[in-house]
Amino acid sequence: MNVRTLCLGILAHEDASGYEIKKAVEDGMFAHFIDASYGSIYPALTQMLTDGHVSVREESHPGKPPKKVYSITSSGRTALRKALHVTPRQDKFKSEFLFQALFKDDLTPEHLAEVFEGQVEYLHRELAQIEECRQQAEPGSGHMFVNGYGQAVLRAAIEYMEKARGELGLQPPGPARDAAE
Amino acid sequence: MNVRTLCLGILAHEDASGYEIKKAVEDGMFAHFIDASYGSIYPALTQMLTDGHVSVREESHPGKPPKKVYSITSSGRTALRKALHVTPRQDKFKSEFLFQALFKDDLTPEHLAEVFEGQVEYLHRELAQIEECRQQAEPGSGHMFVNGYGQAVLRAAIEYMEKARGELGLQPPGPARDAAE
DNA sequence: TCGCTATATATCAATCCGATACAACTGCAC
DNA sequence: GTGCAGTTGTATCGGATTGATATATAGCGA
Repeated sequence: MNVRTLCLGILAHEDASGYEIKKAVEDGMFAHFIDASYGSIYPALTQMLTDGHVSVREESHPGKPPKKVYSITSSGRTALRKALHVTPRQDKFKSEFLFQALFKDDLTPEHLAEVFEGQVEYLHRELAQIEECRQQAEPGSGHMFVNGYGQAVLRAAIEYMEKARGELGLQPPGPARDAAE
Repeated sequence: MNVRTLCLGILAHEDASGYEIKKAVEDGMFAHFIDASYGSIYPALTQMLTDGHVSVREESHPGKPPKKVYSITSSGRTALRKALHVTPRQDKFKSEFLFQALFKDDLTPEHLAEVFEGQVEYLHRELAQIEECRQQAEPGSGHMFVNGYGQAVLRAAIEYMEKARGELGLQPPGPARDAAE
């Protein structure tokens, strides 16, 4: 699945600019399981404009830079439906934290503690974000299902991390983090 | 973190050929949280040979193609240690299944059922593989911690899928899959 | 003997990331 | 009243990476 299909999927939900698409995969309703950079979003939109899968209009809101708002066309909806009816690829999960954790005995204790607590904080941030997104998902929708999936996985990860902290010889961080003294 | 660092990490564990490195990230002890293709592994090894981070020897086992077995050098270990002492990037999770699930109401019921059961099978396969890997991990090692993390997350995903099946209007598949008749 | 799988190295176009540049505006501290 | 950090927004580019493919040897079943 390429970035063009991803953009079509977001535009099928609502009109958006390139910037808003980026935000949707970063923070919004489409976050946590897909990703795309500006370097792929903008060319994808340009190409799909040529292909007739999307249309543009320029909007100027006072006090903000003008933006190009893209809409999906009926041709785009057809292309999306077609792209959705294939066998999905395997999930792909990449974690530099887990890679570093493999070598925990080679890391300085300070670095290990830092990345460990950083991961815990990151997981909590993600979970908070996903819980927030849940409120704007309609009951019984695909968004609701995907949101629940993300929550289940993140909660399990947090639970495991909390349980593993002691086994790794780490202290739960105090509010003023003075364990080193 | 680039593919060079990834290769160094695997070679720090044991000597390997390019093919074996690929297998390690696909099926072996390094699977489930990192990935790399031949198209990045072979160039990485060649470059690190130039840089002096690895050395090669050619091994010919009868009945098999000859292979180039790479070993990490002390220079390579230094480079690895340095690369490990940085703030890890955020985890990255990509799931085409979840993307398709967003549009579940636009999918044919057959396709939805197929991708759903495909995902359940995939998760079970992954879990079985990870449980198998656990046996060759030493107690208290980084591998053990990472293995447990993977298990926790996969079990949560499976549990969620089983629970959600009914809510999506899907039947649990029989052993001979004759629901369509 | 044909096809399939496994082992093994290698390349390459297409794709995508990450960083950066640019621009216009807001708000805030000083 | 001005510096400046932050937000919204479009866009590009070098370099890293993927996914597919080519090549070769060998075992194994039909």
